[in-house]
Amino acid sequence: MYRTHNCGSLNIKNQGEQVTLCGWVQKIRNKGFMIWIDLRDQYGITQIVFDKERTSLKLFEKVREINREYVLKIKGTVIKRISKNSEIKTGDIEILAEEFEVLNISQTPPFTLEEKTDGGEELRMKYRYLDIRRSPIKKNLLLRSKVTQIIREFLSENGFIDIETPYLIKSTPEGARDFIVPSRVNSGKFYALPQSPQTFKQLLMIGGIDKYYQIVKCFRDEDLRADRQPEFTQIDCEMSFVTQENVINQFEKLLKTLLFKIKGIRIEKFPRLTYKESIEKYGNDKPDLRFGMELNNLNYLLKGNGFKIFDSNKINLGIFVPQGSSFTRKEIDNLTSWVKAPQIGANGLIWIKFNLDGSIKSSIDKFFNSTQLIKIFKKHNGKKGDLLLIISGDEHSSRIQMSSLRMELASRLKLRDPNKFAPLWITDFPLLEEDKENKCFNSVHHPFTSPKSEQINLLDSDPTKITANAYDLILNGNEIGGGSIRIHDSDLQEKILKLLGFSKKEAISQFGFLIEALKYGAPPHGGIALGLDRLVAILGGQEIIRDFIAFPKNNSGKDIMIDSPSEIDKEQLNDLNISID
RNA sequence: GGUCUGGUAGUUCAGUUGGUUAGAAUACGUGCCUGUCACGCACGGGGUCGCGGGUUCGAGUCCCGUCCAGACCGCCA
Repeated sequence: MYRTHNCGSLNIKNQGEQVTLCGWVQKIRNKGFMIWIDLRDQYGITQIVFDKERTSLKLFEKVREINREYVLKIKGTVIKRISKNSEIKTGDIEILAEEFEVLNISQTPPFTLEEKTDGGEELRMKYRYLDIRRSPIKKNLLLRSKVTQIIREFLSENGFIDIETPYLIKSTPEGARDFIVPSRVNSGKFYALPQSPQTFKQLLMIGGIDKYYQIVKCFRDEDLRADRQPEFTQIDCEMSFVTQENVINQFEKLLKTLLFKIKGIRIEKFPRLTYKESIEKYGNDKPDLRFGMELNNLNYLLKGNGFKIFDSNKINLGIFVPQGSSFTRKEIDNLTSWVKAPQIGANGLIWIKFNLDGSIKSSIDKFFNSTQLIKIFKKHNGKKGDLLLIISGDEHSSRIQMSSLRMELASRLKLRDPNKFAPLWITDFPLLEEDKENKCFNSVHHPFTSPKSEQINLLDSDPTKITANAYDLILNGNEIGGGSIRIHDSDLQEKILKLLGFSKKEAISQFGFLIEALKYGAPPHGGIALGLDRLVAILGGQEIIRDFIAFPKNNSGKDIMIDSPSEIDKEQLNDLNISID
């Protein structure tokens, strides 16, 4: 047996016991007369002590050979510390070493393996196995394990069956780009890795499975972001004989359970907004409800006063920034250039300060007197000390710009509190949006989403007016899940595919298996998929998902540790009958 | 495909208007240190200033190209 205890388990109750510990040398503090080693494993850190009086000279000399990250097996006695360390759970005791063995030596690591490392992101990715030794990354992986365990327990208790679906499937032109896998046996043909197990889980429902779930890798060959990886994990679920309300209630319960078991937070009922309400109030379909600053259409107060910008633009949107009147001119100028940057693209930013002394100062003082301006604050419950920021322009882009500004302000004002959790549902998404380029429509959710039954007649007259039985689950301004009630009628599915621009032939070749399956008594069904990486990151108080994945890809989709993707040799290419120019 | 920011010691960074031998902290090595836990003190080694080209008497610094990294836009049914 290697060890009797781990490095996080000993305390004052073990005083006097002889123990053997194994672990990595985190730090050596050599004081001449005394040497301390912080020995680390997954469970914690225990201090080992060697001293000239109590330790044999031979052993004391041998310690000098040890360096950082050496792997040791140490035998000794648990003793009470003279100077305690309240920061760690083993801080009341230490091990007086009697003998030790070097199980393995280590090169000096390229960055410090402590809570706060000196290593940059790129270096940490190259030596990810060292980074995982650090407690922040280790904690994230433990959190992820705990989250999936709770989810499995919950779904299992609620009758969901875990079923695996294939990874080698068929490429479809819809949606994200596929990762392609060439088939050697079927020369010139290709598999695709699934963007989601969508059609398979529907086929399981047709197969008579009542409730399915799978914690499953999905693959999308698109550009990356801080919250987007080319391979990511979904909690994929589907249920038969359910309404939208059934699915929402079931998964609201799941998130409530998670928030309670992980964070100790109880949330009564998640708010709901329709897609339209969300766009109007927040400018996007994934609002962060941890703070206010809603968008206000101020047309009714601003138009008709002879100020050209307000009069000529379609919409004048304002947000009230609490305590914003303390912003300096420089800070406001900075915000103005921020919204004017090409990626936001606003024409400008109009500001009105309602100072604490009741006075008004604004960038439009020449055109509006203070009585008019105070009236705007009064009408919208604005208080002394608030700042009103206005973006003027066309309706669509102004709302998007304002939503970016709202989030930027919240970040600057530190209103995006990582210890707060604000979930909500967005419902009533449009089913289709117009694709002017290809003279057809695109699915807002996906092609298998059902329209509201009372609106089916609009399919022939005005398809973009149709609302879908689709819903998104939002947490702290991030989309962490989305789902819908699916189409279970074969004719309706064919009709939708036609609207999406598929010819009859294309529809059959791409989705013929589904259209046919729907003809054999498909039950009404629906489901949801939650993004595990994002969910865990948010529960961990962050929005960058990389540190919640053991071995993530970098910004360009590369794994710099194993150097992938990489070239393959000619023989392999020949086998696959592939040539590269 | 695009925008922005960055690339200088093992690491994290500073480096003024283009001007002497490119610095700090930390890590590493050696020695000292009677309770350390971000230990302390002294000394020491350590540089292709991402790469290529250009301007100049002279480039880490200016210009052009290129590569890499990060954030974002497009994209992500």
